[in-house]
Amino acid sequence: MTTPRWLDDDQQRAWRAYLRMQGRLSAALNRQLQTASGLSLADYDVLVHLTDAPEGRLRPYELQRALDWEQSRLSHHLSRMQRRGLVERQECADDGRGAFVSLTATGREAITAAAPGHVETVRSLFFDILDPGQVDALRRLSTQVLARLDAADGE
Amino acid sequence: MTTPRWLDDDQQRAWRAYLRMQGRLSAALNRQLQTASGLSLADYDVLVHLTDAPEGRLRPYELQRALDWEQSRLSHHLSRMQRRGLVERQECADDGRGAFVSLTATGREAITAAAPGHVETVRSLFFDILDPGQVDALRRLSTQVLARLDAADGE
DNA sequence: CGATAGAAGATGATGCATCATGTATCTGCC
DNA sequence: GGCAGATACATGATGCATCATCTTCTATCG
Repeated sequence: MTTPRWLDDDQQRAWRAYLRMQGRLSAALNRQLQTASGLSLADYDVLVHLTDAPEGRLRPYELQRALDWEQSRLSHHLSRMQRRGLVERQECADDGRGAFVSLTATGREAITAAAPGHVETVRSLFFDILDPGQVDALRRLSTQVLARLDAADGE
Repeated sequence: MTTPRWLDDDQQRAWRAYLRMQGRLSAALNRQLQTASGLSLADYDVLVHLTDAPEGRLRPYELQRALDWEQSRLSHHLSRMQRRGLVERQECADDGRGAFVSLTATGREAITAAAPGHVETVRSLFFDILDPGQVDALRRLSTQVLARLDAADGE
C-alpha cells in the first residue's frame, strides 16, 4: 500500500455528520420504542416482517434474508422473543431440519400498540424536517451503497 | 392519538433503504477493522479523538461529548481498552473526582496501523460511488437531523 | 442404495450497549 | 464553615451481536 488516499475536507465533514446522526437517531428510536412498548428496533423489524407474511409465519431463513441479518443473530433473537411470548416456533413438515416462526397473539398486540408511536417518532425526527428531494436523494444514495456492498460480498 | 399518519410510499422506500444500508455498511466496516487490526469502530473513534488531542490525552467527559456517547458506555469501553493496553487512566490533579485517559504507545501503533485500511474501505464502499453533490446532500441532511435531535432532547 | 456435501438451524462464549445505582468530589449559598 | 445540590466517574446486571462450532436433515452422485 502506498500513501493512503485520505478523505478530503468535504468528505470528512459529511462522514462525521453521518456517523453522528445515525448513532443518535437509532439511539433515539430505540429508546422511544423501548420505553413506550418494551420493544427494541430489532424486535419491531421482526414483528413487521411476520405481520406482512401470510398467516403471520415464515421460515427463519426467509426472515433472515428479509432482514439482512446473520443467521446466528436471528436465531438468538428469536429465542429471546419466544421466551417473552412474542413469537413461537413450529415444526416444518416439509423439511425436517427446518422450522416456522409465527406471530403469537401477544406479538401481534405488541406491534399494533407500538407502531403508531414509532412511526410518529420517525416522522417527527426525520421526515418532517426533510423535503421530498432530500428523501429521494437519500433513497438513491442508500440504494447505490447497497449495490456496492453486494458487489463487495461477491468479491 | 387519532389515526396515525403513516409514511407514504416514497418515505417507506427511502426509510427501508436507509436502515438496510446503515446496518450493512457499519457491519462491513466493523468486520474490516476487526479482522485487519483487531479494533472495533468504537475503539477506532476513541483512538482518533485521543490522537487529535494535545499530548494524546483527554478528560473522559470531553471524550464523551466529542463522541456523543453515554457516559456509562464510555466508562465501560475505556475499561476494556485499558485491559487491552490501548489506553491508560491517570489521575487528575486539578479535579479529585476526575481523571485523564491517555493513549499508550500500543494504542498509537494500533491506530496508525489501522487507519489506512479503514479509510480505504470507507472510500471504496462509500465515497468512490457518490458524486460531490450527493456527499453534500448527505452532510446537510445529517446536520438537519442532528439539530432536530438536539431540539428533541431539550423538550 | 450408501456416502458425502451442503443447507437449516441451535448453542456457548465473548465483547458491547444500556439502565440503574453508587461514590467521591466540587461549588454555591447562607 | 457547612450543607445542598450538582458533577465526574465507576460498577453490576441484563439484553444484544458476532464468532466458532455442532447437530440434523436433504440432495446428489457414484
